[in-house]
Amino acid sequence: MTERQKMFVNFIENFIRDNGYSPSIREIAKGMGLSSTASVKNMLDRLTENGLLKRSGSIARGIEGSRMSSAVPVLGRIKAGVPVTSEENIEGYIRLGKEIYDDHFFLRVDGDSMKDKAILDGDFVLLRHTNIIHNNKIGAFCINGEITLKTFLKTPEGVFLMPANDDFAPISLAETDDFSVIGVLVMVIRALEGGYDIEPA
Amino acid sequence: MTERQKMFVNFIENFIRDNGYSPSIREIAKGMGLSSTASVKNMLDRLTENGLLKRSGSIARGIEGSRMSSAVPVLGRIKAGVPVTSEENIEGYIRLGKEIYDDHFFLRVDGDSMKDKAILDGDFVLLRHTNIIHNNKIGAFCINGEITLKTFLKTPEGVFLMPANDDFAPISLAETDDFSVIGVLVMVIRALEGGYDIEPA
DNA sequence: TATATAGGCGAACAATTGTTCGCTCATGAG
DNA sequence: CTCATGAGCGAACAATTGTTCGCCTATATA
Repeated sequence: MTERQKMFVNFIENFIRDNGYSPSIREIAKGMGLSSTASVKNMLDRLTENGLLKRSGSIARGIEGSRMSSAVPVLGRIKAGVPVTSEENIEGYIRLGKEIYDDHFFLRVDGDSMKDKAILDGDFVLLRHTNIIHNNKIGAFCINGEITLKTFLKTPEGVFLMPANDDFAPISLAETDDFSVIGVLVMVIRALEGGYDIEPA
Repeated sequence: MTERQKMFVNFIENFIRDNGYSPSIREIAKGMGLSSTASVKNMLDRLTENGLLKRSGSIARGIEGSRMSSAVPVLGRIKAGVPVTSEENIEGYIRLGKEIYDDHFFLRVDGDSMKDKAILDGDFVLLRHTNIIHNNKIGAFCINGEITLKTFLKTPEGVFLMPANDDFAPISLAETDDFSVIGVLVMVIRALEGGYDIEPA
């Protein structure tokens, strides 16, 4: 798949996401800065042959996209330095209905530190990317370059990141710590049997 | 919304679900057993005016459906006698990506009997409708007309439905009990903050 | 130097799709 | 009875959309 082909697929998927139906050949031409519909058809044919796109014969606006839902990124090991949601950190995608938007992402839970809040090792947590978190809410935090899922607790004694497991100690936030809120917990998803698979990035 | 209008919307949504793009006016006519495209246009205009359907102007196959994802039913109080997934039991729908199919449904967890398996009161559990369940798997069962989510345990001493909470006792299955497997647990979803809402049936 | 491959142009053409315009029929409210 | 409304028919028409054909330009590779 060449760069140009990626751009085509991207354009088409975005169009479908934004409009709810696929673009016509002329709309693709316009969107990609082409002046001939034939160029677009050529491209679509090649993409279809390689299985990168599905079309339903000669039907108007019959491109199916890979799927009619939005792909929410699953972040893996977060690298210190690079913005959290940048491509380097993306491990894969999970597709959900349209109503999940761009500022959401998944994190796969690593470890049992939140097990008393019924969040287990291997669960997917859906987070909304934000800097604001309210007291006592669960969220993902970056502390000194490491990502952790904890309850945010603010007291007169200071700010703590609370685990939900007696085997773990609360993390007390010091002034010198490099700390940031990554997102608040929106949803917990546990796939037991052939549930959501991650699709490669 | 008249019965006829419901049928139209249904047809269109199913078409979109099955094909990934919306039907043309002539396809709707064929599907609804009409011979004039004008009849369909009339209907669409009325549906659009009432906000029951969204169209993007005069664009080919530009019906947006309510959303490009499949609606998985959420079952409420199950009535003894009627088939479990019949309309009478459906409390609402949750929309997920396309890859969830017709034999899946949600049940909203009522009570804490599975809390040690990290399934809490209010969680949504996605189940696959089946009669076969393996030993030690979690599933939904109908016992004497009541629905319950438990671990299925088969031993030489008999069949038990095991809770995951010390406050609850295992249910021992007697020959005289009216028992059936409703489905196996596929996924657990917990919406914390503006997650999936149920949309009315 | 040939040659394959990706990408592109423009114009004519065919097929699909949406729109419009009368006209009909049945039903329930006033 | 009259009138509004939901539902439908057919045919002509306009607009959109997909297809085809020949030809062009790079670039990389054998």
